[in-house]
Amino acid sequence: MIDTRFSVSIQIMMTVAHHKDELVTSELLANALDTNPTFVRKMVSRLVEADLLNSYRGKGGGIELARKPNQISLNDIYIASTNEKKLINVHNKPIVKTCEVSCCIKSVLNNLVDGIETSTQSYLAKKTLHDLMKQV
Amino acid sequence: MIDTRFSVSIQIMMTVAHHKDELVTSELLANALDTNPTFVRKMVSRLVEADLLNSYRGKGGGIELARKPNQISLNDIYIASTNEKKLINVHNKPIVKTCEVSCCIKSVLNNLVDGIETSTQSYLAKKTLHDLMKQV
DNA sequence: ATAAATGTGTCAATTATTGTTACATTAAAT
DNA sequence: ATTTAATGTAACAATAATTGACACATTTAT
Repeated sequence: MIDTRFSVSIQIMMTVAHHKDELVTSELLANALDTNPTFVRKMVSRLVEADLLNSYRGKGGGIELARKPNQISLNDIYIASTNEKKLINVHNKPIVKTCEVSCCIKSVLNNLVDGIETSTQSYLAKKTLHDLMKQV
Repeated sequence: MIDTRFSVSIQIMMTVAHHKDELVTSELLANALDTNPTFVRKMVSRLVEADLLNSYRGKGGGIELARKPNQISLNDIYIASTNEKKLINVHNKPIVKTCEVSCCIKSVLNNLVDGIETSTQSYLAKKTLHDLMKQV
């Protein structure tokens, strides 16, 4: 099953941003995303923890942006939503000691994965939620 | 289940490169990768189709590089191994017509995904199999 | 108290990847 | 020609990560 958490998080952030100056509920977000409130809240709780959203419990509660859209980079959202998961996965096969390539493959792949992450994150860091909202 | 095809393809290419001037069998590769020959052959057949490997059937057959290591970029391997799959997946939720964000989210996400792909591919295009072999 | 919201744990459902088996095809060697 | 040893591939099973669903605790305004 493919991972769409970054996409879902982007849409959550954009929808909250679109409802400027009001609190939105996880039920509203779940309707807009054709999913269920529990899943939304799990995503939202990561974004809250990353200080991108504020959430308020109890009657009249809901969710709002924690910062202005131009102060929220897409890399902030990426980091919060994927939680350590990398774009490219290094396999976890055991090392075959008789194979010189197998013996060094982990470090080769880890270097490569780190490079891709750094490259992508610097790309995402240049774009903000505000940039995306201009497309609405 | 996580996708490790790019990592596996890198290791296949490196292992074939390491056995310079000889043909390697899918069984040898399967041992080095702690997997089975059929899975290896599925990966190899994509790399053959992309003109990165040559394969020879029949007794005495096997696999060799189709080009010199410095003529094979990591982007070539990436393109061949992932086959249209993107680093970031756009979700496939239905559009909710009453939500302005939902109505434009697909184009916003597709733009973003394209940007990430382009950025990453240009990063990978600068590195070659030869660069990786220096780390063995 | 009640109502309405988030927070979270658990388990089921879905689905993409990986593994397995079987067999067709090919080509060298005897 | 037959045998042997290799790739190619189709079909199906097993595994595991993501998503969905449900229950219930917690919080807060009315």
